[in-house]
Amino acid sequence: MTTKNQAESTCPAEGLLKTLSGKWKPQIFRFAVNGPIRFNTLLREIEGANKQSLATALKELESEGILHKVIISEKPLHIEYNLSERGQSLVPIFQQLEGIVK
Amino acid sequence: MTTKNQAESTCPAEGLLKTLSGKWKPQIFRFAVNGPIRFNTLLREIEGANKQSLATALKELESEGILHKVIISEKPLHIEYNLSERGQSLVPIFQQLEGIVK
DNA sequence: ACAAGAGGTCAAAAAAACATGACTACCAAA
DNA sequence: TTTGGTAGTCATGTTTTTTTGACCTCTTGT
Repeated sequence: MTTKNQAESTCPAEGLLKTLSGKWKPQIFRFAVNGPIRFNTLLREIEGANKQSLATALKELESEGILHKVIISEKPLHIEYNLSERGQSLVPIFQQLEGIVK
Repeated sequence: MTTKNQAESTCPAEGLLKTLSGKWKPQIFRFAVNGPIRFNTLLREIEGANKQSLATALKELESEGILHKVIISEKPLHIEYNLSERGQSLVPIFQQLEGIVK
């Protein structure tokens, strides 16, 4: 699939909204706001999530420039995902969303 | 299914994000920001959208308190959907989202 | 009387998203 | 050498969302 589906909607918020939607992405984002996150940590902490879904969500958030994947070459060599600058710019928006009551 | 699926995610932005996600909701919202909207107008203006999808989206936006359905008892009797107060409170958030560049 | 517009509903099919279980590779400790 | 942790992939299946096309009601125009 070459992602030629959206038919020019001219709705600028749409892409970002799509990037943030999905069953696990809001939670992943939330974790990422509090510092670097790791795959197996998310898998442990986010109840109900599975490897495949997390892997897909992380890849999408990465490809949309919300998260950066960093290989940490320390002792037990692992991978970290950090909020990018673009990701940071979403933080206040998330906070506002949280402020809107039902 | 009795909708016992979300497993208490404790992510406050999640519900609202879900309310606004879906293939047509962002566009419907955008139209609604510029004044009352009508079913067949949306059907004509939003390219690619079909009755069923719009009906479903409108119903969801209404049940989430974003839009209000109003029956206008004028000359050719019709129905209008307006942004509710809750809907209005999302406008600045949308504007911010639009301000975040790729 | 008949067509056409407004505002839908319904059942079914197709597409997209999500879940499951098996499997992989790398590295370190026992 | 087997176990355990990290970070995934792959094929397959299930579930949810979206689309399709037929149908419906009410009102106005011809």
